Amino acid sequence: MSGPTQITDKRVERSKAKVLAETYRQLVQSGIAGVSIDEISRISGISKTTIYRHWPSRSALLIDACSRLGGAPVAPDTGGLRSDARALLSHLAHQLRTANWSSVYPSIIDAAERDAEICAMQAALHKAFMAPFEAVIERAKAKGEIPRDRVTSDIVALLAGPFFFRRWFAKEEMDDHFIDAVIDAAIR
Amino acid sequence: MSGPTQITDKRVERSKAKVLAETYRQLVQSGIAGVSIDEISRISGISKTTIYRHWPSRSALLIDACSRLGGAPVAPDTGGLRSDARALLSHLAHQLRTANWSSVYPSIIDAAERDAEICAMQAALHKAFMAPFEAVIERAKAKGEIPRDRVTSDIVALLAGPFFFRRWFAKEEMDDHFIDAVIDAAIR
DNA sequence: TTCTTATGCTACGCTACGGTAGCGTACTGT
DNA sequence: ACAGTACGCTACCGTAGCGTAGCATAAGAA
Repeated sequence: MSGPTQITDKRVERSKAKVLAETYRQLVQSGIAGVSIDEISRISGISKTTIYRHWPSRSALLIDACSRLGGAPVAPDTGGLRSDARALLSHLAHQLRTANWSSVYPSIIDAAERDAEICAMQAALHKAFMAPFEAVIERAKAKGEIPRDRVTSDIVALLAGPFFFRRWFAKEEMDDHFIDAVIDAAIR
Repeated sequence: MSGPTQITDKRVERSKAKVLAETYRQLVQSGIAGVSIDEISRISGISKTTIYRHWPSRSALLIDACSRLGGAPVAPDTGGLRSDARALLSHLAHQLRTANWSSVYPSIIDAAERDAEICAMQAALHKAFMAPFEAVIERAKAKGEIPRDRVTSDIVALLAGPFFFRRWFAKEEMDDHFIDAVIDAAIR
């Protein structure tokens, strides 16, 4: 639409970057509730007044920072549905174990329960996150590896659901055996 | 161990009950982070000093209140694994849509990420919650409806995971068609 | 160089919260 | 009836947080 919204002034870029970096740090360490403007200012070295010059409120900063959590999604193409799924789930399990966002996400989910803006942000985040899953499944449908009448979002839930469940609710391991069990169940 | 810890004084019982009731209300409405001792006192009519006479800290009150969230679990026994599973999942879907705890749970999950005591409480809550699932699966194994070498906790994750996923992450419907799809996948 | 603009600084105001102390009163169990 | 005790009330303390105002200064753009 509007392109890169030309920011010419280096000072603005530097300030924003520093603030976002420190916001991200606090987000990962303490969740949404633990993010404090005063502390961002203190640690990043950017004055609080400057922060409020770039974001109208704490909420706006939080939403901006959270929106940048998702990395560029990649849909594997290994030649077959099962191996694609294994790649997806193996990557998901690894992310859930190690990635920074996996400790932030529950606080986003919680906040989304009561805040419309955060809810919208979470929806966008989730969509981007699940895109590779949908891509792989659609491709398999096109190739006839899955019957067309199976609902894509059902399969996504069958594949990803058990992992989210284990990471945050059951708190159990997600090893190769589990990955195979999930694939066997979801793709029969 | 110690039995019902005999509380004779009606005043204590009344105060505690009122405080817990209001704590529960705030918990459901605003999550863990939204619970305030001042407001509990204000609305319940129980003095703040009295609250601190019964609970040493805000955390203790929160953990006490959260521990009471789970209702008495019931494992269905309809005669067959598939219909048992359908009963479990149908009940789960309904709970996730309507029960009060379903709006609180994300905040517990979030807090558990950073607080050891809340983490332990969540573990107990989760265990009680999943007990009926395990019971049904174990019974099916005993009856030979499922091969014994299938891991029980894997099946629990396959059954319940997709529902948790839909309720809080994907935010999609959980209708009868979905229930059947999950059962078909988890119990083959 | 000169003009513009972003920034830093200090000092606020306001609200909310957790937790405590002291004292008088009302209730409950015996 | 009486003694013990749970209770309410008021007034605190200290901390933390969001958000703003005014003014001087430094850095970038032309």
